[in-house]
Amino acid sequence: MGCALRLADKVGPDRLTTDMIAREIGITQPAIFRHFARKEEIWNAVGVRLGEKFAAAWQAASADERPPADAIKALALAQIGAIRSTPGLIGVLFSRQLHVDNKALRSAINSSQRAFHALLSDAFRTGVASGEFRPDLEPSDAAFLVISVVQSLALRWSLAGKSFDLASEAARLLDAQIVGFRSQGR
Amino acid sequence: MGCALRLADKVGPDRLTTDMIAREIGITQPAIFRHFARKEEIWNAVGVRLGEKFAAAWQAASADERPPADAIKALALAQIGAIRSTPGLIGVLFSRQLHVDNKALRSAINSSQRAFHALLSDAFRTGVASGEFRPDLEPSDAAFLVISVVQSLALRWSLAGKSFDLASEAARLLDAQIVGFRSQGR
DNA sequence: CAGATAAGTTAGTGAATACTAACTATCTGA
DNA sequence: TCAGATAGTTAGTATTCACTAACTTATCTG
Repeated sequence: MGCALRLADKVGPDRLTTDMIAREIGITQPAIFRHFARKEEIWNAVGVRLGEKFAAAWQAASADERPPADAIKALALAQIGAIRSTPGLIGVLFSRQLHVDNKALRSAINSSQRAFHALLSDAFRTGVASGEFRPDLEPSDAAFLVISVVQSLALRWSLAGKSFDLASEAARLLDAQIVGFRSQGR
Repeated sequence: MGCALRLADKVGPDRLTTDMIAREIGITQPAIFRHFARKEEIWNAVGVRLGEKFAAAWQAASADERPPADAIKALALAQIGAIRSTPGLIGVLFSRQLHVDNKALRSAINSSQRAFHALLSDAFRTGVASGEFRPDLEPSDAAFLVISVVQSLALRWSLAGKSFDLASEAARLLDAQIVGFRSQGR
């Protein structure tokens, strides 16, 4: 439900009421419950949608073959792009809905995150094997470092009222990050 | 109010009610409002407390002179230590309270974060000047990368139910991060 | 010791908000 | 044509929660 996410972006996921959603789509509030038995299920649906959207973004980013460093940057930038084009996502990522209330939503986001980590890890593994990256680099740790950049930048962007250009900032930070992974002398 | 933070850790900052706080400290709920005119002001007080606590941790970590890389790691680990010993903090950091509702809390946390970033940036600047770090390293960007590691790891730790050892995981990731900053051949 | 102040009590209010009940209109397929 | 499903309506409820009113009690102060 793009609508729920759009509203969540404004008021925060935990303050999103069924009344707001109903008003937005032009029906009365109880009509919501003709489509979702509980409010929780709206969030479940959102979780599924998000998982699909992000998976599609990664797939598009890893379509063609590239050297690992480029593939990693492309993946991270794809994630950034998906974040930017999904207002409300960041709020959901840090919401109580996700962290405490809604187990289904949590597991949806969790598995999505793990898939992303796995993709990055794989790229790092091949990069280490090919000698492009430092031999002592732990692929899993390196993947976490890249995810860290994406996550923290997205958070900072959100807190800053989305006032700076997320994509260019991400590109610069990722370059600074990835260059440190390369084997010396390359 | 350590009490508010402790409870916020359990139920989430946005669901923390004045009734819970009152029950916890053994008074009736309206008695809360003898001490704070509005609930919001409880969070303001928490913000001030947090700022002091973190500032103290950084000061302790930067007490003695060290090579920049060590100073940076010490600062980051001090931050990690402060996070670990402040249950509920992570919830607050990602709460709607902070992000939308409470301007005073937001500015308190914000200025604390900026102070941390400034400390790290300074260390990176001297490290670049001394040749310990790559000459092309942007001190501000590098500081953000370190903050990213701390932030994301803390979040992951919180989502994982605080089930792994935060300090040792942080040390390993920070090492992997910082080694990438060093000048080649060092 | 009087009076003020601080800190508590009980009782209650108004606003939100998820969700239900009961009813209605429209579409679809046998 | 008509039975049933689908999707809406209005009206209302139970609960939660920040906050207030009015009163009491203990502590401090001049």
